[in-house]
Amino acid sequence: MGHTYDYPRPAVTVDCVVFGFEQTDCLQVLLIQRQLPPFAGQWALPGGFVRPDEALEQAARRELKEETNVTDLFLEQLKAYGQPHRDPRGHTITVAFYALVNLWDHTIKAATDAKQARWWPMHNLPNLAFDHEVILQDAISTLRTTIRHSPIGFELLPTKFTLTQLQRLYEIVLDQPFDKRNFRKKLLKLDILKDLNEKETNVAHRAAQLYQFDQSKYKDRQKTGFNFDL
Amino acid sequence: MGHTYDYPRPAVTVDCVVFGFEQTDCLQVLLIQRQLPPFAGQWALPGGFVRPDEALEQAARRELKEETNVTDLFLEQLKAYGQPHRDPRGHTITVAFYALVNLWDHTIKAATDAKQARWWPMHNLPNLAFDHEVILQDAISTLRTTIRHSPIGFELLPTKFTLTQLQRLYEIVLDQPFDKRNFRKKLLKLDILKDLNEKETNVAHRAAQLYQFDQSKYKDRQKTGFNFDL
DNA sequence: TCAAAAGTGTTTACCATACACCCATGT
DNA sequence: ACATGGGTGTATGGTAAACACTTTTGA
Repeated sequence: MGHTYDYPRPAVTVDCVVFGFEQTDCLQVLLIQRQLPPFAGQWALPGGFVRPDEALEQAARRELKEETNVTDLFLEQLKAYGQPHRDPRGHTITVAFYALVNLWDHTIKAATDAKQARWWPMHNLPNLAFDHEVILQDAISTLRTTIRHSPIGFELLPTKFTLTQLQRLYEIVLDQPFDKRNFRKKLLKLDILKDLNEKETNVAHRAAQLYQFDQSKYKDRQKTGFNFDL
Repeated sequence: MGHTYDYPRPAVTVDCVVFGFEQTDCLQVLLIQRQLPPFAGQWALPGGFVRPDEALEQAARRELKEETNVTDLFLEQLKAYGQPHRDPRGHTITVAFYALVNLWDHTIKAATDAKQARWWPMHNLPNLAFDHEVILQDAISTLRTTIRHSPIGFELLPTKFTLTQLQRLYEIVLDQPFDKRNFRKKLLKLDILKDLNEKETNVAHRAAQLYQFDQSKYKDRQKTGFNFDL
């Protein structure tokens, strides 16, 4: 930096890999169908150009709201992608984010005039535009690593959840079974869950205890040198 | 993506946080002194503008070579930074990388006509231009996390090293003492080091055994589900 | 009373921890 | 012979892993 510089500038975009989770099912990803070339008609990650004097995360949140109507979600930067020919329109750098939402509390715009947006199950995805397959794979791999070392899994669950729901989430994301008793012992020993003294409702069997992630307890535990590590 | 778009584009740069390590000392960071405004005379991370149709990592390697003469080093993307006013010249997005080199095998350009480059000890850094302090802090924190979960520490050591050197590296980076016997047991049990059947030379005491990181053994171990985790 | 999921205790094996002494080498 | 760092073994405690049965509730 500091050279004089008059080359043409690359374009800069943001793209979001939004993961959603619902009880019974597998992990889902939110995609939009492109209306305009390039890749018209194909499915792609929601995203778009960064505006002048707009911060990156702000751009990502704006595009998500415009294209899918999803707001107030956990959003974290994943990686920047800048292979020269990743966009046929010309040199375009995209900063990818990944996001987590729980499908109990959020609803997407079913379909707008401009674009269709819908959830796709992770195990049955369409072909994606640009290099979005690569971005998505990177996002999954980051999600798997991060969910094991940091308490982000709760973002995929409703505020009040049962230990079985939590366990199922981990099993689905990590694609690995956990022993029920050991899983419960481990989580409760971490002492970062608040027991709500409330039960599940409307279930055709014994109602389970409801818990809530306790952010402040978690921060306390962190200070005293402690690892999440599932 | 896919809207027509004719806003002015932000500039795109890359910046590198290059960490170096030498036996006795603390961790070092490679900085350059800026010759031109903005921040002329101040120290900054090496970096510069991404050229048309240049990949991000390629740009980072090119700038490193131009400004510091360092080549062939471990380089990995850290994060993109795009706060609107981080560069007084206008909206500029930078993609930051972090790099690891061992100071035994690499020498930097002592000082070029255009710019001075030198190593600074981590514990005594000058003020930095732009938001480079933030980037550097993020890089350290990523280095600390990553060195514990992935065998990147070896990049900071010469190819042949002793277990004591390795231990000292971890102690310095993580700022935490390790028990000598436990550290050695743990590392040897991982079974990713090749015993070279060679000894240190030119030391005024019992010569230590030399080891080498065995990349292929590491990959084998990975397949059989195995965590590095120090 | 049956189905469906919630919830719980104990044993075992391994690993992290903590700790102190002898060994090899060059000066 | 001494100074310097290299190198090793063991006892203890805690935690992960493996495993099966009882409890609650609604249909």
